[in-house]
Amino acid sequence: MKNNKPKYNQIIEAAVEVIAENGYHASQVSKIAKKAGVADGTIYLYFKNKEDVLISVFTEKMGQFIKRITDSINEKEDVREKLFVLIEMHFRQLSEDRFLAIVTQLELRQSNPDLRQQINKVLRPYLKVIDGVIEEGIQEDVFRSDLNRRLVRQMVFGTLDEVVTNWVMKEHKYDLVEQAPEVHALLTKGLSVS
Amino acid sequence: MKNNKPKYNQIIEAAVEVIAENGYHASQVSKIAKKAGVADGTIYLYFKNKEDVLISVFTEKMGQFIKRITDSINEKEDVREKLFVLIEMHFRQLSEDRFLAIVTQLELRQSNPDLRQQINKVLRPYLKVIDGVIEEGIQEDVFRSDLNRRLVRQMVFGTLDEVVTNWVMKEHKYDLVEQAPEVHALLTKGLSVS
Amino acid sequence: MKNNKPKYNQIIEAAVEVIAENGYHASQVSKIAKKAGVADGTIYLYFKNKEDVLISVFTEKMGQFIKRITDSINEKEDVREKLFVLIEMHFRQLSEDRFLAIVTQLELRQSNPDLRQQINKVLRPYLKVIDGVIEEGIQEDVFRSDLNRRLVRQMVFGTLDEVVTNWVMKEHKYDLVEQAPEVHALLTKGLSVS
Amino acid sequence: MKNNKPKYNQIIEAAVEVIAENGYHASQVSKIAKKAGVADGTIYLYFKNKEDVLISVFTEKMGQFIKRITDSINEKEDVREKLFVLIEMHFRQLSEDRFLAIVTQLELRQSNPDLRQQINKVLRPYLKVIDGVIEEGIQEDVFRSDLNRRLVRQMVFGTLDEVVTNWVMKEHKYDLVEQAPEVHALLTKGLSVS
DNA sequence: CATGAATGAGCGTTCATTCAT
DNA sequence: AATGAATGAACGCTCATTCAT
Repeated sequence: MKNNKPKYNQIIEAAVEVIAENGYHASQVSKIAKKAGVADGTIYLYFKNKEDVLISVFTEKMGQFIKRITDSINEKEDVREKLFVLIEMHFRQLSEDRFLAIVTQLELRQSNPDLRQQINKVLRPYLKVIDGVIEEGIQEDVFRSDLNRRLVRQMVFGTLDEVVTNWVMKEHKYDLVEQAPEVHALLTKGLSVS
Repeated sequence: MKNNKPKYNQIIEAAVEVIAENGYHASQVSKIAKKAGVADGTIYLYFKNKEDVLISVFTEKMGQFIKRITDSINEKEDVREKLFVLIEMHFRQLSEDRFLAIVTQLELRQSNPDLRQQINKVLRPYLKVIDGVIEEGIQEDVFRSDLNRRLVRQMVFGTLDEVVTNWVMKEHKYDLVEQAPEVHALLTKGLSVS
Repeated sequence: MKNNKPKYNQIIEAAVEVIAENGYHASQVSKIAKKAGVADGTIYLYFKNKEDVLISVFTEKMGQFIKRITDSINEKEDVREKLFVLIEMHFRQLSEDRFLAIVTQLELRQSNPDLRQQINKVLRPYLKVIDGVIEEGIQEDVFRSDLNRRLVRQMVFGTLDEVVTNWVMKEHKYDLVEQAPEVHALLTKGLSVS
Repeated sequence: MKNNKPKYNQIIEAAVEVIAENGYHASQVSKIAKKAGVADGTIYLYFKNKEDVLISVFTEKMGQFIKRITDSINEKEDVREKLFVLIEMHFRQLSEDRFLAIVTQLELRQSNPDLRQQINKVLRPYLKVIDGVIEEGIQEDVFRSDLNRRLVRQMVFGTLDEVVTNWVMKEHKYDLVEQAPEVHALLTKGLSVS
C-alpha cells in the first residue's frame, strides 16, 4: 500500500501545490522536493521519473474525485437526480480544492503526448460513469433513445469542463456550485423553447 | 499590415506545420526557421520571441477561422440555421485543415500561463459570435429567455471543443462534419424526451 | 586476517562478478551489495569506500595469482623453464578465470589515477618475480649480461599483458595457453635470424 | 576541412590538456570549454557529445603520430633501421608531447567499452605499420620466418607501450628516447646469450 | 553488527536569444 | 534586412555515502 508511505503522499501533495502555483513547465523536481521537505533524490525512490510524479498526482486525485461522484450517484434512484448530482459533485469538488481545479483544468493539459495519453486513461473511468448515467436515462425513457451516446457524453463532459475552466480562469469570481441547476437544465432541456 | 511581408507568412506557415508534425515541445525555433527557409535570427526580425510566433500563428489562423464562420452565418436568416452553420463550419474547417486542428486542439494547450492568456484573448471574438447567435435566438423566441448566456456559450463551445478534441485524438477515424446535425439537435433539444 | 570474515569474501566475489558482467562504470555499490546478499551499508563496515572495494578485489586476486606463479616457478630448476612456466601460468590462470581476466585486463584500467596508483602497487610484487627470473638468468649466463633489467621486465610484462588483452578483446577466439611456447621463444630469441 | 575551423582545434587542444591535467573522469565538458575559451554549448556545435570530443582528440593526435612514424620509416631502406626508427619515433613523439603521452598511455584507457572500441579502431593503422615492418623483415630473411606475426606485433607494441607507460608514471625521471637502442636490441636479439 | 531509506552534490546536454558581419 | 555562429542558463537524474534504528 503506497498510501501509508508518508513521503509518497508528501510528494504528491507538494507536486499538486507546486504545479498549481508555478504551472507545469516551471514545476522543477527540485521545487517539488523542497516543498515536500525531502531531498531531490528521494523523489526517485517513490517515482520512476518526473512524468511518473505528474501521472501519479493525477491518478490519485482523480481516483478520489471519481469515487466521491460515484458514491453520490449511487445514493440516488432517479436518473435525473443522478445527472444533477454528477454535475453538482463535479463542481463542488473542484470548487473546494483550489489546487486540484488548477492542476486538472489548466496545468495538466500542458503535457506532452505520452503524458496526455496517461491522463486520458485515468479520465476514462469518469467517462464511463457519465456513459452509465446516460444509458440508464435512455433505458428508463427519461432521455431520448435516438441519442448518439458518444456525442452526449462529449456534450456533458465538454460542458462541465468548459464551465470549470472558465471559472478557474476568471479566478473564482462567482460560485461554481450554484451553476449546477442551470447547467443541468441546459443539458436536459437544450436551448429551445418548449 | 504585417501580412504582405512574405517572410512573415513563411514563418507562420512553417510554424503551424512544425508544431503539427513535432508537437509543441519539439518545435524549436531553429526547426521553424529551417522549414521557413530563413535563418534563425530572421525570426526575431518579425517576432519578439518564440511565444510571439505561437500567438501570431494562433491569431492569424483563428482570424480566418472566425471570419469564415461569420460569413457563413450571415448568409442565413433563421437563427436555428445559423447555429447549425456555426457547428458545421467549426467542424468543417478543422476537418479540412489537419494542421490547424492539431495545433489548436492539442498543441497550443501545452503552453505556459501567459500564452494561454493570449490564446483566450484571440478566442474571445469567436465566443462573441456564439453569444450573438444565442442572443438572437432568445430575441426571436427560438431559444428560451431564462437562459444564462454565459453558461449557454460554455455549453456550446465546450461541446464543440470536446467533440473535435476527441476526433483528433481518435486520429480522424470518423467523419467530423457528419456529426453536425446530431450535435445541433443535442444542443437545441437537450437530452430529455419531449 | 580479514579473510575469515565471510561477508568480506562475499563482497569481494560479488564485486568481481559484477565488474566482469557490467563493466566498471555500471558497477554500482548497490549492485555489488545485492549480488553479495548484504545491505548497501554493510559494505562500508568492511571497506572504506567504493575504491577500497576495487583495490581489495585486485589485491586479493593478484595475491593468489602471484602466489600460484611463484609456487610453479619454484618447482623448476632451469631458468629457461622458470620463464616458460611464468608465461604459461600467466596465460593459464587468466584463461581459466574469465572474470579475473576481464577485470584485470579491461575493467580496472578504467579507473581514476588514485586507483591506478594502487593497482600498480599491487602489481609490483609480480614485477619483482619477473625481475628475479631475469636476474637469475643473467647470473647463470643464460641471459645476456648487458641487459637493462628494467627494460627486460617491461618487455616481458608488456608482451604478456598485450597478448592477454588482445585475447580478451577478441573474445577468447583462440587458446591462450597454447601461445606460451611461441611467446617464450620470441622473448628469449628475439626476432632476428640466427 | 575541420582543421581550419579555429574553435574545433581550440577545443581539441583544450581537451588534451584538461584530460592530461585532471584525468579522464574529472574532465567535465564545462572544464574543456573554459580552457578552450568557448561556451559550453559551442562544443556541441563541433562535436556530437562528450565522447565524440574524446574520440576526436585521440583520432587527431594518433593520426599525426602515425603519419610521422610512417614518414620516418619510409626514409630508411634497411628493415632493421626501420624497426629502430619506429621505436625511436614512438618514444620521441611521446617524449616531446607530455600531454599526448599522458592522454594516450593513461587517461584514454579509463574509458567505457564503446570508447575503447573506437580507440582500438584508431590504433589499428599503427598496428598495420608494425605488421608491415615485421613482414618486410621476414621477406628479407632478416627476421625468422617461423614467427607468428600476431604475437610478434603484440610483443613489439606491448613492449613499447609498457616502456612508455612506466616512463609516464615515473614522471619522466629518465630520457625516453635514449631507451630506443636497447629496446631495439632486446626485441631483435631476445634475452638469450648467443 | 546489519540495515536500507534518505541524502544532495554533480554533470551532460538543449535551445531561445543575441550580435558581429 | 538577413545571417548563423556563439552563448550560457537551466534541469532531470544518478549513485556513493551516511546514520537512525
